[in-house]
Amino acid sequence: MAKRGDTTTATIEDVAAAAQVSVATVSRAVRGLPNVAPATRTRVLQVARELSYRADPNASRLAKGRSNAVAMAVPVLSGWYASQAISGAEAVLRDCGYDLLVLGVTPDGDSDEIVPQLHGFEKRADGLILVDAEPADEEVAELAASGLAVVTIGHATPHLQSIVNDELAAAECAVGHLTSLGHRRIGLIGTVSGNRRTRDGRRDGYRSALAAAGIELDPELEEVGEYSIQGGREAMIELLKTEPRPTAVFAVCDEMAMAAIKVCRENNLRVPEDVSVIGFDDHELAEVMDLTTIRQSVVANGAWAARTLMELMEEEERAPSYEPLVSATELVVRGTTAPPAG
Amino acid sequence: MAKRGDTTTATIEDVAAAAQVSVATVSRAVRGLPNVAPATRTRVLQVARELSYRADPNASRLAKGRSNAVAMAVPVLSGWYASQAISGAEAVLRDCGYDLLVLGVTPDGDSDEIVPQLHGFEKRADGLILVDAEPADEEVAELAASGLAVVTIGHATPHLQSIVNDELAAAECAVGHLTSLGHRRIGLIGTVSGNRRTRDGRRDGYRSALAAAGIELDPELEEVGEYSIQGGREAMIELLKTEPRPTAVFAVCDEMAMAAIKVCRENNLRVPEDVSVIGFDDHELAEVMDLTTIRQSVVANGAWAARTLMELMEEEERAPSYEPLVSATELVVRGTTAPPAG
DNA sequence: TTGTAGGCGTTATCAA
DNA sequence: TTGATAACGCCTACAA
Repeated sequence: MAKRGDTTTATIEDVAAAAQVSVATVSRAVRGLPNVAPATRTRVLQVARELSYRADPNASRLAKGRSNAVAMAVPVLSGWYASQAISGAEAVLRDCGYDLLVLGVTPDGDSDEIVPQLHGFEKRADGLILVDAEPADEEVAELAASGLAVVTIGHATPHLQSIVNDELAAAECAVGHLTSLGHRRIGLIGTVSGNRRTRDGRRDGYRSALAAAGIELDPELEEVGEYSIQGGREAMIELLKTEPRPTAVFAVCDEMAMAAIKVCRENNLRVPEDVSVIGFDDHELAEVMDLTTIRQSVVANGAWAARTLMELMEEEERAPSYEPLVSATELVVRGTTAPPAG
Repeated sequence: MAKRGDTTTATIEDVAAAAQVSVATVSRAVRGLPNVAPATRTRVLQVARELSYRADPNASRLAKGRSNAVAMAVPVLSGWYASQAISGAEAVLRDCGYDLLVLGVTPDGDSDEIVPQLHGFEKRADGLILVDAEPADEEVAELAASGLAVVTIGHATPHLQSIVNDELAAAECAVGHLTSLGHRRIGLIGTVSGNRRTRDGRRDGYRSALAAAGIELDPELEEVGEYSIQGGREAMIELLKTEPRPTAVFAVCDEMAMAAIKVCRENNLRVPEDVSVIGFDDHELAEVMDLTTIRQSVVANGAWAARTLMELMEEEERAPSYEPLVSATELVVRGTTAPPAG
């Protein structure tokens, strides 16, 4: 029968009493602030260790008005993207003594407003990492007014510091790879439907790469689909109904690409002999499936977001607007792309 | 030039003043406590809404000594397992108004002690979810003494409430599937090396399934390997060196299984004609790769962990020890297993 | 039903 | 270099 709170943890007063100094001195000593005599400091530190004293974070937060925590708002927590971003951010935050709060946000319906779900977070965290969110201007303003430092990853957001890919160039690179192999009939898997606020860089890149190769756009070859395996599967099934069927497809994420490959095989189409497939992400299983893809390092981006956020939180003032940082992407050619047959 | 903290958020006193009641009444009203006149309550709530008042969580935590947050300690944040567990737990915690703190813990070296890295967390969270950790008895005691409610997922831990698979039965099922297909030479990918504290249920199940089929154990067929794609790759390469090579392999996680399939193909071995492969997890890409596997729902387990933890946090006393909860696993037969050739 | 006031553990401002 | 002491914002006996 173990009661709760068996152990009473030492408070700053206990330490002060034991070290025969005032609480103010203890506070200064343990936090490494200046203006405390070396002898005093060692004594206090010694006592603090003996009592295994640690400042109560809540009291501390209340007193200084900062929480030393950052929140990360993610639309889909169970996916690859989220796990990479979290992993990258967590490592640097932990290193710097910040707590990481993870929060699933569900863009509800068309409005996909996420900020309302963030209410009250300006007290729980000093900073916020928005993953793959597209807040409207009013939402950004609200966020800024809340005093939270905000960084976005995955989508450039005006007035917010962001890290993004050059989606356009990356997609051009992917589709350019296909056209340079000689493909002329190329499907796109995963373009987003109309009601999003931001541009769809990957689709734009797809289009411009086709244009650059002198290929006319066929709207039938652009399949909407959510970023998931199921989404990829459905999109590919639709694509195979077109006449003539595409000899290559560009999927906007690796999961979708893998699903597309599966659909091809189910239809007795060989990859890459009958259909070339290129993805986007460089998911660790892409190598296993020998999938040609565009590599992006979401872990690195998550880490960058955390670092940038911390800088932002240090600053007293904020610049009104920022240019998004563009992270590198890279074409990784593997076995799922080849020249078209015949 | 936007200054920090442009907006001063309303405090309980502001609400009290505006509603012409005392702070105590406001506190009761907004928290839905009894003993407040209906009229008063509506008025207070009204004012609170107008001022968009939210109790400062830090002040609140300090005052009542609870943080309404739970921490989740995870060894590898970037992996599939972590993302599933986080996703499951987060949803129920958010639903109940708890914050989720995510913490990467690195079992350092042989000792793999994680508790030291948890110091100070009894102040930040009321509860802790330990993912795939095997704390020593002293660590468990320390944890209990800290007053934290603790739940483990993935490994049964004495004195702690845990949710686990019946690893033995699940592995027996997997390997039994192979033996019933007629395989006699079956490799194991991913057994753990000797210095772990707990038993290796999947290896034990492998062995007992072999015994049940009257197959003698060949130590060469048990390949140590870390739970990763690279680990699976290396293990499979070793396995293919044995004479005669196995006609089937059981990989302890899907990523390893997928890597194994890749290695087979690189060696011109067909799956399942030449080598059958069965995994463990039912990763969403398992279906895409048509991988036979043992399904477990880590999302569900994460959710269970969160719910159980909350119950534990409500209780005033704790029972001294618990039986682990066994979650269901299920054989999912797909295309990577078949009777041996010849 | 409502209000008063002390306490939660730190931090920060002034004096000393 | 140190030490009182007032915030910080909320909760909760206890009183009214």
